[in-house]
Amino acid sequence: MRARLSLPRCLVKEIRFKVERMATIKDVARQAGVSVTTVSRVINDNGYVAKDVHQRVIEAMKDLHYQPNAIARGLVSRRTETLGLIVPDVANPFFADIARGVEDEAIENGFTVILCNTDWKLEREQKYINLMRGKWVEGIVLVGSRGDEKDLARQLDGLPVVMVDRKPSAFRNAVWSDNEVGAYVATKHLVDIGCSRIAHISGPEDSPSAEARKVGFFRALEEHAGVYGTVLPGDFRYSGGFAAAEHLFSRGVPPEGIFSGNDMMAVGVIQAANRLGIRIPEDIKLVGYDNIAMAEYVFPSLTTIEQRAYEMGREASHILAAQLAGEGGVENEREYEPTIIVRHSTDVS
Amino acid sequence: MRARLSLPRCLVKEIRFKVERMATIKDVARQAGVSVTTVSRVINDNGYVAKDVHQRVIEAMKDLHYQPNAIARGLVSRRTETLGLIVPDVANPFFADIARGVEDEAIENGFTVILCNTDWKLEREQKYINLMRGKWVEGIVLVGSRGDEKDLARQLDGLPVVMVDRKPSAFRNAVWSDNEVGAYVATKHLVDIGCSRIAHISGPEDSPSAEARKVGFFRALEEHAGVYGTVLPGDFRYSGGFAAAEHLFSRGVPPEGIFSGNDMMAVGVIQAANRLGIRIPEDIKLVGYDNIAMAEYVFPSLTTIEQRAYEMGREASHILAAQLAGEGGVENEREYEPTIIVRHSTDVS
DNA sequence: TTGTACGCGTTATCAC
DNA sequence: GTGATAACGCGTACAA
Repeated sequence: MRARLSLPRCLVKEIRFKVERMATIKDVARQAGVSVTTVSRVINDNGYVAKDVHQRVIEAMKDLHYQPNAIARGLVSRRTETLGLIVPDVANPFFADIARGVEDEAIENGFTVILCNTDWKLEREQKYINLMRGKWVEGIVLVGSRGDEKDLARQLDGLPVVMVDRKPSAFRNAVWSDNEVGAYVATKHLVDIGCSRIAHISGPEDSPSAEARKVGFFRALEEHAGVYGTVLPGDFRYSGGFAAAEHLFSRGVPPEGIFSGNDMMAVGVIQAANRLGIRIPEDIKLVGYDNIAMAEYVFPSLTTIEQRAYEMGREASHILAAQLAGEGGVENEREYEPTIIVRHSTDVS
Repeated sequence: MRARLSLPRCLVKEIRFKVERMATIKDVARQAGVSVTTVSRVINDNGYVAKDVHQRVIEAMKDLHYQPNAIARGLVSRRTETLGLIVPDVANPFFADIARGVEDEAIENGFTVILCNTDWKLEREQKYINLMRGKWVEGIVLVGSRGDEKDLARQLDGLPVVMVDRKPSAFRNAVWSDNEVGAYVATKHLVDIGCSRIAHISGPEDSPSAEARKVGFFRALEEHAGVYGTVLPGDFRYSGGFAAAEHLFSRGVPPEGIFSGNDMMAVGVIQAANRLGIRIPEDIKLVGYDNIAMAEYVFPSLTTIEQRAYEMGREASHILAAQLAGEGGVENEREYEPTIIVRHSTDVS
């Protein structure tokens, strides 16, 4: 609940009045001794306005610290110059990088970005989409959504979206990398270096990318007779990786290799291994997913699958901006090839 | 330049018309056979509305997927329920944590957040403040600003702000930790474990927190005769730390200890040390600042100064929300005590 | 209990 | 060249 709602109405009003009113176009017009139309003309640089009048208006605007009201402007133009960005968790470096990419590109195209975190919760995703629709965002960059496509489409109701990190089908706009292929490559790498018992720590249930990675994991296993696999549930966070690893290390037969659903969990695995005196890569090999900046700096440095988060975010934002500008011939889909970065966590002794 | 501006006007219009018009309060009123006032009443749950009329309106709203237009609403209520968040770089974990905290608290208080990255550039900070003012954000959380306070105050012009990570003076709203004390503690720790030549890699010029850390560094040195210090310019990013360390290690007399202005640069130092075969902590001790999640997982794990980024963000957002709600007795300032977290990068052999 | 009419700040369409 | 004025979608006195 918003605290302010509980205040007596009269009080709210009083407070509101305390907020300094920003100068409006009317104030500028009065100050400059012209009509609002003329002011609007110099603001938007259209129509004819005499040199000296122009000058007077400019000065009035400066005097009053005038800033055009984007709200009122949006009301008439039906354009808010705002994009929505929905991510599972900005505190997660992978999504933070995407967010940064989205934002950079948005600003360059004259848009501003509203950010929301879902913690992978579908209900929050829906809530935020509605919130953003109400605020008339012109488009949404939706990252790592796990929602049903039909529900989503109905809810979006014509609002342009770019899906990030999810293989597109119903949606024409998408930026993604093939998580199944990435997972396959990761798992195959473990097989190739000699692991015959491999565990996979998966992402949150119903996350499409987590699901795809699981599928890729199994596909790699199926192609290699004599290699055994198992899956443990994770949550794409440190803690999940840590817990899964603890569970894994306390069982009878520990695996020879672990494919973690993402880098964050892999770092949790490393920590758990350290605590339990298990050496990586000597005792167990480890592969992550995402190639977050951290992957290079942990010990041992982490073999992982490159995702190019910043570029993906940037591209998503670009697609949206181009589409909103009505540019034809813009690629609406872009797939990024997942590539493996081999580091010390899979060194063969 | 926005691409869309270059399009012929007629075309823009045509495109705009393609966007599906959302149902308005009028549509709902017509559908339900009542006036807009009545609809407004059921939306905002005020005034008296007959039971059956209420029901009809509710159904009409559902039928039309009606979503109240926050833009129009904001125009009349003068409240946009939007907060601005300006950070140097969300891709930096420290700021990402702050951002997450700000966002969580904002949503809980009914606000939505607009995010902008400055890369520590003053001109961008100013640009974004204006942008946000134009969008009528109700308040701004300004993180790590380096701007002159008077300029800032003039630019803000009465718009509520909470400064984060900057010692307050002109601004009544602030959440910060004492960077000078933190730096002092960090440096003193290096002295205490026996370093007599200590280098400090500082943050970007004009960053108040970077400046304060430099001051704390020197204060610690002054208190200890026979301890020599030097300062190298950094930028609060990996690369800056890496470059500074390379320079440091190639000089005649390398330091015995390094106090890095933040953890990101410290990680860069570790990487540079690895490349050059210099061992931490055996050859050189290292202390960072921020205690980002990563600090625990790098090798060697990093001794650093705890900052509690998430809590600070959350608190900043809370102060803003409370102030906007007009609640009295709300603490407007909150200082967080910097504490040292000792890990392996300062192990004494 | 319900409806009419005005205003929020701006842009677009006419007149002058 | 310039100025009224009608929208945009909604909240809200005030009237009915």
